[in-house]
Formats: sequence, structure tokens, C-alpha cells
Amino acid sequence: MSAADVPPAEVEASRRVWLERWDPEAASGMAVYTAVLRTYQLLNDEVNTVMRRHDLTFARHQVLAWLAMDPESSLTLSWISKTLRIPPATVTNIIDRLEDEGLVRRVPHPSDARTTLAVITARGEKVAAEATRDLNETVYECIGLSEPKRRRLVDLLAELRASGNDFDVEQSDEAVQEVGSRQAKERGSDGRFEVA
Amino acid sequence: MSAADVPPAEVEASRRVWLERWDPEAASGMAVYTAVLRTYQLLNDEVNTVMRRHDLTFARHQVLAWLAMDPESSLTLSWISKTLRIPPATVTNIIDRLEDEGLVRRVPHPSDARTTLAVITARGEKVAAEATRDLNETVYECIGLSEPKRRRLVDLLAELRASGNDFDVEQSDEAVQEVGSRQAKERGSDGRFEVA
DNA sequence: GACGATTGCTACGAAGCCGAAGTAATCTGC
DNA sequence: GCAGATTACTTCGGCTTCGTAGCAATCGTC
Repeated sequence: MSAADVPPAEVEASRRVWLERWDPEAASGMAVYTAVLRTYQLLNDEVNTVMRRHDLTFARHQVLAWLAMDPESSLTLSWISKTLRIPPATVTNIIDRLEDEGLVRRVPHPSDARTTLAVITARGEKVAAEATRDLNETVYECIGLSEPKRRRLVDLLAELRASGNDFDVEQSDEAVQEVGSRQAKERGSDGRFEVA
Repeated sequence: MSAADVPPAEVEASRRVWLERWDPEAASGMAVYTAVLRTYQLLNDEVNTVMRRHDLTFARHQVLAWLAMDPESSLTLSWISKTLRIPPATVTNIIDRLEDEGLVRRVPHPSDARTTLAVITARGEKVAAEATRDLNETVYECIGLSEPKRRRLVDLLAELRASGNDFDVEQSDEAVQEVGSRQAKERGSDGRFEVA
């Protein structure tokens, strides 16, 4: 939340020591992890600074943004949990907070009494739009990388994730299919299909 | 800790909606942030899984590793806070835990009664070495990217950090100088200089 | 239609992190 | 040598996250 960057010189020093004591491959791997971590921390700090201005968290904004984008302005909690990969307990907490702030309402699902829908309120839409605009202007548009470099960076990170841990990627694909069919089923009762 | 990856198809959908409603530059910025975030989460999960095997946290291991690398096997808490960018309260907590586990001892600074030194114990050295080896073998050496790609990735991330937010970089440099001089002063009494 | 398995959500509790306030020691300028 | 600022660390309290266990509703199979 507040940690941002380790002084470069220190990092270099640590890398040198690492190289002396451990594998070169481990050293380059550590460099990658360190770089990802520090970049994450930097961006995360900026994002959270913006979010705090709107009394939100990144996680809460994420949920709110998905709700704002949804054609029905409503999502089931389990859908949120699966799609955004947030543990159910955390989703409950997030919706609790959003509800406390009056940005979201819990509504029982019409055909399945087990599930509850999160419905975004007018105020929620407003806050979501404001926060998103702020986020775009303050963080996303200010990333100091040319368009092609952004693309290359995204590609490299995707490759890292894809090859680094097949397991997780497979899991994601499964989830997509599950979510897709669930959505189709749910929305089917309304005569509409929202393909994932 | 458990969130790892949003289903790619969902992400693509969100990006499309983003593109419709907001700037293309904001969309590519969001893509970068999302990619960094997800990669961080993936690696972080792996790192923490390893750390849990050694009853450590990444933060605790980081501190332990720096202690293990230090020629004096000791660091002041404030140095740790500044260099690793960890808030003082968190450093206190980290050292508390490490002390509870007998990996570190708190020793009063010989010449400044305000500051306390964290000194790594023999057991601390052992745990640090084991955890680091495990981390290298399980995570760092398994990152699915060729050596040149790793380098390119690290460079791109460095550029993002450097150009994206001059403020933070300057802050870092200040910290380096401060830390450097502090170290020199502290170590000066021992007749040795540890340049940052 | 009924029983076991599954699914959806929540309550509880533990852990980590950190901002703010507090205490103690040291440094600075006079 | 002495106020006042600074520095170092800790305590406190709150927030977020998430694993586990629990309850309630639903589904699938017979």
C-alpha cells in the first residue's frame, strides 16, 4: 500500500551478491520478480491513492466497474467470485462495504433463492464513472511507455504467465467455460444471452 | 493470496467495453496494469507458498535475506524501513515475528541509544539459506521466459517505473544517498565502509 | 418425492499491513 | 547547556484479505 520502490543501487548490490552465491538463472528470475513486484507496488500505490479519493478500494472499484458495464446492472455474487477470482468471503465483504455506501443493493435472485444479486444504484453508477475517469486520467493514461512498448510488455507478461504455470491457465479456461454457461443459463430466463 | 488470474475471455470483453467508453490510451494503460497485477499475483502466490513452508512471509524473508547478506549480519531497523520501503510499524512487526522464531535478535546500537540493531542468529542464517534455495529452485528458476526475454521484460518495467513517475524515482535516489551516508557513518566507527 | 451431493452465501477468526499517535533519545542553534 | 526540532522505534487501532465452517436452498438420481 505504501511501499513503492527499493533504491536501485541497493537492488543492484543485492543482485550482485545473489550472483556470487546462487545460480545465474535464479538471479535473473529474482530480477524479474523484483521488477514485477516493484512495478506492481508503484502502480498499486497510485491506483489506491486515486481510489481513496472516492472511498473505494481497487477490489471494490473492480466490482463496481463490472456492475456498471453489465447490461443488466446486476451480477450474482458467485459470478463475481469466479470471474474476478475473489474468494467468496471477500466478495461478501466487498458487497457489504459497497452496500454500506449505498452504491449497491442486494436483491434476491428471482428464480434461485440461494443466490443474491448485487445491483448497482444510481449513486453507484455515478461513483463508478467518476472513479474510472479519475483512474484513467491519473494512472492509466500516464504510464510512461509508448504504445508498442506497452504491447510488448503485455505480451511478455502473458508469456510468463502462460508458460510459467500451465496449471493456472488451464484453471482459468475452465472457469471461463463454467461462467459462460452459467451466464447463458441465468440470462436465458430473460430471453437474453450475455456471452462471456 | 489466492486470486491469480481473471479468465482471459472476460478480460478481453472488459477491454472491448473499455475501448468503447474510454480512451484507447486508457485502455492500453489498463491492460498494462492488469497484466502486471496478474503476473504479480501469480508469482506472489508461488512465493508465498514457498515461504509458508519455512514459516516465513515474503517480507520477513526479504529482511532475513538482507541480514544474511550483510557483512556484519546486522542492520538497524530504520535502515530496513528506508531501504526496503517498509513502514516502520511493519518493520517492528516483522522483527517481532523473526525474534519470536529465534531467527533474529534485537541488540541496542552501541553508540545511539535510540536505534536498535537486528542481528541474525545462526538459526536465522540456516533458515534464510534454506528458504532462499527453495525460492530459487521453486520459483525463480522456473520462470518461463528465455534469458533475453527476461532482460527485455526487466528493462521495460524499469522504463515504466523511471518515466512513469519521476517523483518516486527521485525519492528513491534521495533514500539511496541518505542510506549510503548513514551506512558510511555507522560503519565508519568500525573502520569499514559499506557503499550502498 | 425424497435423500445425498452440490452450490451460494455468510459468520467467524486469524494474519498481514500500515497510518497515527506516543515515548524516548539525540542533535542543533543559540 | 538547554529549549525545540528531529529521529527511532513501538503501540494501538483499523482495514483488507481469506480459510474454514456453517446454514440454507437446489439439483440429480433413484
